[in-house]
Amino acid sequence: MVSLDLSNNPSDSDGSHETKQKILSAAKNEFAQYGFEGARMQRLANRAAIPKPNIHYHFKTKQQLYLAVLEQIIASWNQAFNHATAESDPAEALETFVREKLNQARFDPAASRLFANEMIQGAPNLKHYLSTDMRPWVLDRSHVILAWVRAKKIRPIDPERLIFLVWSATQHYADFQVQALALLNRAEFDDSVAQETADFLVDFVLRGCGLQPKKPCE
Amino acid sequence: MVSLDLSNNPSDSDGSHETKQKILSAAKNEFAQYGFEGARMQRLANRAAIPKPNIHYHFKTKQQLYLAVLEQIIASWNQAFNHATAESDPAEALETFVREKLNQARFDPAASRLFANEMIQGAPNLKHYLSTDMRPWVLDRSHVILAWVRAKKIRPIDPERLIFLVWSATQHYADFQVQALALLNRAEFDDSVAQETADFLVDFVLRGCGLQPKKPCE
DNA sequence: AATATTACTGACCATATGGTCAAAATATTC
DNA sequence: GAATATTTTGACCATATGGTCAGTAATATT
Repeated sequence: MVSLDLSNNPSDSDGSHETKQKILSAAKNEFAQYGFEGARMQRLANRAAIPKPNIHYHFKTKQQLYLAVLEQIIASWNQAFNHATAESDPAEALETFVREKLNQARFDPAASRLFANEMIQGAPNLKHYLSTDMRPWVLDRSHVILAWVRAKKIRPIDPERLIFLVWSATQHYADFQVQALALLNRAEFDDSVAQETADFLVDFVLRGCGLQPKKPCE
Repeated sequence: MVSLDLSNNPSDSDGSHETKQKILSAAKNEFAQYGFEGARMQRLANRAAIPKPNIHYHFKTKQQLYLAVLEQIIASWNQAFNHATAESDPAEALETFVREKLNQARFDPAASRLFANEMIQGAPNLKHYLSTDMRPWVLDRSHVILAWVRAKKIRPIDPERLIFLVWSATQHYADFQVQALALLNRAEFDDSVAQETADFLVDFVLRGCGLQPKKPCE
């Protein structure tokens, strides 16, 4: 999902590549808001500000476009927690994880919503990915957390449930953004909302893991 | 917006009422899975095992049916936390809240998913409800939590964020059920999964609030 | 039993939908 | 700059969609 232009390919430096990116971006938003079945190719074309047939030139079918978007999203998925090891400081690693996930929710809510839609539908396109890619990732990350437990760095805790909790609590602010803003009586997910939310979640998660919250030093 | 059967109307005791319920139930599932735009009246009719025009006899339009389902869902929403007062034991009240929300997620996942879909779309039909009904509820419940804080029954905590966290962490097991089950390598959301999840969440939430977890007494 | 009311349904309609295609525009190569 | 390959688009198509309606079946009322 990194938007760095990974195409040093000369043939991709022309307008075609730009168009493709416009389509993918519009598609992400359209699918995120309406789900696969609810998405409309015409509305998607309007979002991208191009004629509908142009979409079908770059992506044969709605399904194929959807899969392309999914792929793009999943690539950048839980990188923030990838570097934590048994030797890491749990508090630090967990804080980074929480803050990074919340940043994703804030700055790319469409990605989170699209993924949520796919899950709500029963993951018709990601069943395989869940067991083939995501489960190993979770198992691996769980081992790190369990290592922390064995080293008595954190209290005994179910590592998978901990990961789910961080996911849900952070993604909530993307998927349920209207609700959260309405109930907090805020107009937008701005810096102050983000910071308050992040601080709350970090604090809450660390406490939940039996870690002392950071105390202000001065 | 209350879903208690407001029809002591005798004419509703016949087969018509049954049909209406079949439609509402099928609609809840259809809308939950596909969202409003993705839902198909024909597929919905198949779910209810009745001819499509029969739906339109009871509900004039798709929109109207959708609203009827929404209404039914919202009525039974956060009752579990309604009875907590400033005098309640926070640990007890929070535990009840978490367990009840998780039960809803488990036994009526469609309701949770439908609501999630509506929020993801930007709450086009519930904007008003959010500010008119839900916000007052949250404010009221927040006052209770803040009273606990003032009475030093729990640590100082942002009450709204706490409520959001309970919502997201519990609803996750409805909305992302396929994901959770796949990653936990479980076939279904059975008693054991439910109990482990509930125990984890209760423990985590209580710790997050600075409360001592229950220790086994024997 | 006759009538009125309610509940249901097969056949149908206007429109929207995903997708196609041939032609036009644009870029690339020789 | 002619020839070729790539990209774009207006017009179009088969089908699916939400919804209607006239008529039938079932139920309640008289």
